[in-house]
Amino acid sequence: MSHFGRSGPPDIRDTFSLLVLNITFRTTADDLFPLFDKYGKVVDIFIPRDRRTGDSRGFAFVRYKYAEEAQRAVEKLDGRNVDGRDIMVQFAKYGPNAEPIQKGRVVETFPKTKGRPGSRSPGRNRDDYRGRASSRRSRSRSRDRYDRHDRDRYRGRERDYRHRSGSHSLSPDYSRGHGRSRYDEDRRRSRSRSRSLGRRSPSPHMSKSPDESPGRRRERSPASKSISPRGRRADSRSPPPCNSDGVFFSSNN
DNA sequence: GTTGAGCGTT
Repeated sequence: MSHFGRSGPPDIRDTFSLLVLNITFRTTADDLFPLFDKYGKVVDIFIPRDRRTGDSRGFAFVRYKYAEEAQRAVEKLDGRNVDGRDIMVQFAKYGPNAEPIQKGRVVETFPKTKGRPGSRSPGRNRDDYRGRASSRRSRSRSRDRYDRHDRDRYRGRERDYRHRSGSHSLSPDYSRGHGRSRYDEDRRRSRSRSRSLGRRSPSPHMSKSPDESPGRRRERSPASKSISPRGRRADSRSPPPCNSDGVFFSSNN
């Protein structure tokens, strides 16, 4: 029972979802399971993680089989100190399908036969309750700075974020002890991106050489235009040869 | 090795 959420929704039809807030970013489903399982039958535990970084968002969803057990867990585990932080357990107000649910009761996703008359008007809710919060995913302004930044860099480019870990399965020891792997792969793939193709200037405006930097550009002010292009280079710091970096002679590997 | 209001995936 350690693979919660890894295979998607198992069998939620009459389960009751509990929202666990204020958990540490290192707390995993395996850590919450023994806690919640003591108060009832836990069907599934899911911790939303960041798509890119893969780190926990700080909250989890615990699905119970019976509402009475879920209610009990809320009363027992709510405010309980987990991993150094007081968690907040409460019934989920919204289902996995972004639908309003009552008392954490998950309205199972209807069969492919969407033709369920009287079920609900398509294009209705969904955005209705989302409207209460413009910034839906904006959980941390501290992270927003790099979220937006990162998103601009990988806009429409990243999609196999999960494949990187798909090769090797996660070890049981993936508790908070080794929860640091997210940082490694994060900066690892970020660094390889820079050194992957050496220099890549897809945009014309990016083709400006380092000499165009503000500090260096001052020397090239109109008053110094009398200096010949070559003299300028000789006068300034001589740029390293391109071939020295192996850019042009980049024989694969 | 970071952050801290909130509602979710194969």
